[in-house]
Amino acid sequence: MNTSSLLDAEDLPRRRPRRGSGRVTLMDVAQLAGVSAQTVSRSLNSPESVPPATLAKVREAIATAGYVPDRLAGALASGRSRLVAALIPTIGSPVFQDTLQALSQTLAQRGYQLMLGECGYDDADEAQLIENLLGRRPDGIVLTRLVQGQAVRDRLLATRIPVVETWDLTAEPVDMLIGFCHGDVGRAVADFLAGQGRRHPALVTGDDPRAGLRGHSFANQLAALGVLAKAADLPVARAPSPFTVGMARTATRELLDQHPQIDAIFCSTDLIAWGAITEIQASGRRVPEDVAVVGFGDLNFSQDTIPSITSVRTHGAVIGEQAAQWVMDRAEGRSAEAHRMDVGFALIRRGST
Amino acid sequence: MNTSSLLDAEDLPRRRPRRGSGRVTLMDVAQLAGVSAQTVSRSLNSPESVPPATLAKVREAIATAGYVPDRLAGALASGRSRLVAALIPTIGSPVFQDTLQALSQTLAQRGYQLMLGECGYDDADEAQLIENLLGRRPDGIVLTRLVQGQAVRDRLLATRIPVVETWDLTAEPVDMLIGFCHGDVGRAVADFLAGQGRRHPALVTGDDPRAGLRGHSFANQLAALGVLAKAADLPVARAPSPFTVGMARTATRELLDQHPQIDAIFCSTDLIAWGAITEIQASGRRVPEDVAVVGFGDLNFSQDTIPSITSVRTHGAVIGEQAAQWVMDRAEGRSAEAHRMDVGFALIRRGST
DNA sequence: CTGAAAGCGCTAACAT
DNA sequence: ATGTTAGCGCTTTCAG
Repeated sequence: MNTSSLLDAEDLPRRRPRRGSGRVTLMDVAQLAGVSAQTVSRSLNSPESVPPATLAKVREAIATAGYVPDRLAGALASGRSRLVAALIPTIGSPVFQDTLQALSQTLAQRGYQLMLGECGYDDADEAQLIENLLGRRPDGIVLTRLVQGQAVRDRLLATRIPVVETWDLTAEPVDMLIGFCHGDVGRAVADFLAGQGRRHPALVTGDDPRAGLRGHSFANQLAALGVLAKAADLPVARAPSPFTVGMARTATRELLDQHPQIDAIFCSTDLIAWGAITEIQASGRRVPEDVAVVGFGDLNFSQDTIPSITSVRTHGAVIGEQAAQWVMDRAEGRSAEAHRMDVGFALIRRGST
Repeated sequence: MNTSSLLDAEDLPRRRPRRGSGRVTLMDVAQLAGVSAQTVSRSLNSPESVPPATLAKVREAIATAGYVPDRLAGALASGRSRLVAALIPTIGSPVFQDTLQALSQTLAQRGYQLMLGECGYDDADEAQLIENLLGRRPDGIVLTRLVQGQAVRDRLLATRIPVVETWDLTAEPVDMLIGFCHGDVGRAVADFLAGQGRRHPALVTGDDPRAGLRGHSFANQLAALGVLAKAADLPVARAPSPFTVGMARTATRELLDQHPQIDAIFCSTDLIAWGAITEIQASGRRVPEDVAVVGFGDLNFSQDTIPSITSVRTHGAVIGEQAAQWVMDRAEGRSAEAHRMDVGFALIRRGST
């Protein structure tokens, strides 16, 4: 015992073994294949730089060992996690589904993985969630909204992580931006309904910020067109998002009771529009003859209802795909550009108007 | 200069500087606070083991330095990533939204992060996706389906990662299991419609495996009850998931044309049920007088349509929350139990029957 | 209660 | 074309 302690002091700087994780590592594969760890790494990450014979050996070793590369370790060493964080107000919202799906698929194609965070429309939650996500060292962050707080802005800028704000436009994006102008949407719908000869429009809307923007410009434009004496005269039913069809029905009923002369309703989503149509019909009125209805989002059922729903089509899938592309291009140093894109929208005329 | 090179040769074994990531690290905070890295780490991970005075110093240093802990490095060192992978057939499917949301929220409460993977209903994709996700070293995997291939099964078992299969039941789960019996659903709906005196039932269904199970047992039970001579006599319209309302309308129209005597339709989701109702009405028939309709999923609009939709209510949120809980309990060594739970379902009778 | 050392599994930078 | 070495930023282990 004593002699060994002497040896320890001189030769072996006392080992502190840690519980070996027991997993198959790069080294195991390297030994099995009779090459160095580096060669295995290269075979995985840049196979073109390894001769076919070596590649074959390595691949065989990987298969027999059942090796699964540890991307956590890889990320730490390389500084690239191939993780992209997406923040979404509500996972359930059908409005963002196309974006989410396009995002996930575009990322997956190049080996990136999506981390999903639900942030609601609360700014405090947003800050907290972003803080958590940043710790995960994502290669990029996609927000389905604009960044709210200045503190969060600064934080994001400081990290130099590619950020894409989506589903809106602003003059001062944190970094990249893809979306469309919600004010334009409100104005376009106002123009459209006024052009149809509607004189008593109303609004049924959720309380998220962008729906607010659309509603606001809708009212202003109606006033500008002379349909309303002033914007504040617009009858409005507002309820917390996410709106259910039942809530939409209730809101519409109250609106119709209080303002029986209403002849047009702009709804902040097609789900609400559907509830409104249901309720208008239940009240003995006809759509579109007595009351016209315009929705938002052009959800996949909107062309199949009776009557079909006139709606504002957005380009959610384009947003998701483009955001993913930009983030990956940046992460891979392929572009340093601060992209900005207005994907616009389209008013799809259908039976409800 | 020369002297320093001498020193280099003897004392400092030539440095190979790597681009310092430039980020604020634990060490920076430690120096700022005048403590060791260890103490900072402890302040973060087990604050109760650090005296309040030290804690205060450290916290101040963290704030002034703008430190964000690198959870990638932490995960590598500790062997716990606090990442949970979820596999979902289609992100857009409203049926899984409650589960996804509950999962995300329950995980977030304890600092875990959700990684989302969309796997479709294709087994090859599943294998590939799971392989990718495993490389991320998640602390758990939640599948909104049963594991299909034996190879994937073995792979999952070998990793010893907690796995929860959901939305179904099986006698041989990989690990944990929470869901309900889709066969029971089909039988319950068959019993119900037969009990209502319906003699000419039909099925409109998506092509995912679980919808298949429900439809299969629906047909068998109808045969057992004597409503059908044999199960194969059931008129069926089948289309690839995800079904749109428009597809449901088309499918229903064809079914009604070919089998005008149909007096009940079981639909594999409420979205399809809605399309079916729309089309039945468009054909001049009444719901439920002429044709009864039963849906599945009890989506949030189902009670608000006219007529409201009789549907099978599932407990998606319970599934998501429980799965998250089990995974985290396992990851934290709080339980080694191989949980199994049947959450059942409820047939909600409404206007469409 | 605090600190020093040793790695977690991998890749980048330098060698050959 | 392949190997060697030194970290990435953190946590664990052990020593005081």
